[in-house]
Amino acid sequence: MTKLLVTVDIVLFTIRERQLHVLLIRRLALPFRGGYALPGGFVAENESLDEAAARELCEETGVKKVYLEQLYTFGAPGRDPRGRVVTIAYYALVPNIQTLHSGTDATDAAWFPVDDLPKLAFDHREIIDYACNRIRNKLNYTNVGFELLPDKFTLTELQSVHEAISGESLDKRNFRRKILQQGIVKPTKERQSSDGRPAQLYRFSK
Amino acid sequence: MTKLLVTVDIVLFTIRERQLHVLLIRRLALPFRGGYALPGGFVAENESLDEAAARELCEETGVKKVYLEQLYTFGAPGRDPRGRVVTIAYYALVPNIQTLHSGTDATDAAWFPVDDLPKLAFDHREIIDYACNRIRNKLNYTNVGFELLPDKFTLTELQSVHEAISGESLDKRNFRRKILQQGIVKPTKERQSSDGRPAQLYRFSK
DNA sequence: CAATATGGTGTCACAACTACACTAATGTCA
DNA sequence: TGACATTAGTGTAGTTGTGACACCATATTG
Repeated sequence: MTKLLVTVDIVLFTIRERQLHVLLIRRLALPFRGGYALPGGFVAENESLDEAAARELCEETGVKKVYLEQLYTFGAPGRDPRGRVVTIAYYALVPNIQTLHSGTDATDAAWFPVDDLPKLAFDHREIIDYACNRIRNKLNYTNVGFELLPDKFTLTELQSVHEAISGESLDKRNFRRKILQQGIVKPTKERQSSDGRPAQLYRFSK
Repeated sequence: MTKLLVTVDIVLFTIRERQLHVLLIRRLALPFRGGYALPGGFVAENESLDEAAARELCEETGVKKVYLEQLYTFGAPGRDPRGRVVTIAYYALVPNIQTLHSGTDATDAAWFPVDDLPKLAFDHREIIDYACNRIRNKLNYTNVGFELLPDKFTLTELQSVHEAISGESLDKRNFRRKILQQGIVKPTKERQSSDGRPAQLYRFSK
C-alpha cells in the first residue's frame, strides 16, 4: 500500500493558421528547468481528477471552460527523475480566440505546431503523440471539431479544422454534403466577409 | 505534493453461453467484506501500470497472457471509504476455456453475465459499464472479438461473440461476407462437429 | 470594370450495406 | 433405413454512402 505521486497533464489544442497547435509552458522548477512541458501539476487530496485538470489548466494558462477529456494514464517507473509519478493525461480543445493570460505558476505559455515541437520534458512528447492520435480518431465518429471553432463559423473554417487534424485535404463538395446531411449545423442569418465572396455563418446545433 | 493511493482494477471479459460475462471476486478484507468486486490491487513502487494490472489479475484469478488494455482512470474523492484512492481501470479478454485457478489473494472468483450483476463494491459497477461501452465501440473498428475465442473457431462462434457484445442479432450471410472479405481469417483443414452439419474451423490471420 | 479571391453548387461511377430463403451435411430416433 | 431435427453454408437485388470531378457566384480592390 505504497502511496505514489499523482499528477495531471493537459494537452491543450487549438488551430492557428490552419495548423493544429499545442500549448507548452517553460518549466520554472527542476527537473528540466527552462525546458518545455505540458501544463499540469499535482492532484490535491480533495479534488476529482477532472477538477484537478481544469484547475491546473486555468492556473497555468488562464484557460477556462473548455472541452476537457481524460486521455490515458502514464506511469512507467522511470518517467520522472524525481521519483515515481503517475500522471493522468487529459486533452482539451479551445478556439483560437482565447488569450493566454498566464497565471501565477507559469511563464511563457506558447503555442507550437504539433509537427514542429521543441524538445520536451519527461515523456510529454509521447503524451502529445497519443493525444494527436486520439483526436484524429475522434474526428471520424464525433463532432469534436466544433470545440475548436468559435460559436459561429463558416463551412470552410470547419473543413480546415478537419484538414488540420487529419493532415489530409478534403474535397469541398463532399465535405459540405456530409456535414449538411448530418444536420448538425444550422445557418445563422449572418455572413462573414473575407477577401472574396462573403460566407454563410453556421452554428452547431443539437 | 501529496501522495495518493493508486490501484489497478481489471474488468475481465469472456463469453459463456452466448453472453458476455465479467469476472468478480468476493472481497476478503474490509471495506465491503464479502461483497463482490473487480480483481485488482495496489500498484507497487517499481512496476509499470500494465505490469501491475497483469500481476494482480494473475494473482487473484490465475489468468495469464491475456489481451489487456487500459480503460480509464477513476479518482473521485469519495469512491473508496478507506481514503483517497485513484484506480486505473483495465479491461481484459479471454476465451472461455481458461480455468479459474484462484491464487492466494482471492477466493470465489466467479463469472457473472454483464446484464445480471450483483451489488458491487466501490464504483465498480460504473467501471464495468464503462468497459462494456468501450468493448462495444471497439468491435466496430478493430478485430477485438478474436481475443474471446480459442485459436480455432467457427464463423458462427465468431458471429455469436459479436452478437453477445453488441446485444444485437446479425444477419448470417452479411456477417460472413464482411469477415471473409476483410481477409482476417483463414480456414484450417479441420471441421468441428456439432448437433448438425459440421462447421469449418478458421484461424485468425495477420 | 477588369482582375482577384473566396464561396457555393450537382452528377456519375463505384463500393458498402441491408434484407431476405433455401439447400447441404450430419446425427438421432422410430 | 428413412424421416426428422439441427446447424452450416450460400447469392442477389435494392439502397445508401462515398469519392472524383469543374464551373459559376459574389464580394473587394485598383
